[in-house]
Amino acid sequence: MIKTENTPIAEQELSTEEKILAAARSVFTKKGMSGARMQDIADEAGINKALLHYYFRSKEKLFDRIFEEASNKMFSILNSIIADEKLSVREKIKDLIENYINMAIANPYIPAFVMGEANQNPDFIKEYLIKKISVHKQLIAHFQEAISLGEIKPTNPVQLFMNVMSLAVFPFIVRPIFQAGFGVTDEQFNALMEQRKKHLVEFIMAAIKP
Amino acid sequence: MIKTENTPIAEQELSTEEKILAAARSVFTKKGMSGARMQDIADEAGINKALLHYYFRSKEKLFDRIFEEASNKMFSILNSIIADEKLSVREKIKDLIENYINMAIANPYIPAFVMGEANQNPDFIKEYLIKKISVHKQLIAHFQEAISLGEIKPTNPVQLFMNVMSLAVFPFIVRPIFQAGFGVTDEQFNALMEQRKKHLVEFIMAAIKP
DNA sequence: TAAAATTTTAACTAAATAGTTAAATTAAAC
DNA sequence: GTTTAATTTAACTATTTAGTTAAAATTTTA
Repeated sequence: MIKTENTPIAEQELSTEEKILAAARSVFTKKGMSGARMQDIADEAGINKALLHYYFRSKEKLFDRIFEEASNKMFSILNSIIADEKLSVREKIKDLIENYINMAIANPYIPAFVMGEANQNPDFIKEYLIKKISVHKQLIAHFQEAISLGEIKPTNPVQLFMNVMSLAVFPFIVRPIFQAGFGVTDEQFNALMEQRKKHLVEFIMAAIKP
Repeated sequence: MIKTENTPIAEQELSTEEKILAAARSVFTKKGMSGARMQDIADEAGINKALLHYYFRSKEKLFDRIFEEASNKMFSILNSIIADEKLSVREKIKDLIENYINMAIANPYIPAFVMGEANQNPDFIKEYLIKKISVHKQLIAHFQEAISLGEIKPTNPVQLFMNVMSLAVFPFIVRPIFQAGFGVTDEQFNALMEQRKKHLVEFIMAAIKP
């Protein structure tokens, strides 16, 4: 019998450390730092609070580990894409869209988690995120270059970058409101996001055509 | 001397109840329900905790008041636009963009606040938000109609609706990351958002042209 | 000015939660 | 089978935070 993602963390064949990390991932990404409870993490991992503190000294240490991991998933997506000199601007946009949507389908809570913590604790994020975002500047520079060459319509490249990110990421932030408001199931939402990859590429290509 | 928005709440000529509400607005929208402290609200209002509880019995009651107000600002924007039978689809999109961006410039913390609470407490939002969103279905229906009439390119109208919302709202959610990562001041950010109103209308119109 | 309403003071209580401890139990390794 | 490591138990402590109380001080109103 294959272990699915719905198998409770406590019952999975994982080391205790892995069970704790999986539980912490689940609780922190759903509830945030201030909303998460160490007892809830222990319960979800199927262990007790004493052992939880034996493995990870404090809530803060455990949170840091999870946030670091989540922000990497959020911001390291572009590293390989942007570095690739062979890709055209249009190919980069396509790859960005597909990679972000795939990541968010696989990790549904990460976008809202990272954005939420960044908003509730703006000073804290500076240490974590500033370095990881420098790569994105290269993408904006590439946009500028393509505009100068007449490959895409004259536009503020920062606005274009914001557009691509918005279109890919926002649905996963508004997701609970959207699903509740329109009565959409998880399966329907994921199907919409699968369809969205192609839809967005067409939408953006039409918008930037010179 | 004119009172600016930078005048501390505690020093403004407001009734005590108004001072409390202004302080609660400030603290809750920045820190969220679980991150907010009643003591911080009292401090920001320039009063003490006893008086705070004298006016609003509990944190929950005060939060409900602020969240209700914030979600109204977030979701009642479209009511007048969508009801207006005289507006074309393109005019509605333009109005939606302008109204959302204006609201978010005037209330910078509201989008991330409402989205954050919805994500951290999905059950809670159902009571609040489901009714307010029904209007949005009419807009999607209008999109569908315009597609059938060939006025705009064949598209999934739900995707188009998601696109318009994403483009207008997401920048205000990613704002702290964007400003920290790219070294953008508040003034520069607001200028970019002012420019964005026109930019987005052009971007979307190009994307949906049949 | 006297009475009434508002606000402060400061010391409380109650509850929730992070984190600790030491002994007992169980599982793994040798 | 004995030793060692991992885990549980359960009762702790310390801290934070929501919420209360009663009396005193202040401000407003009549």
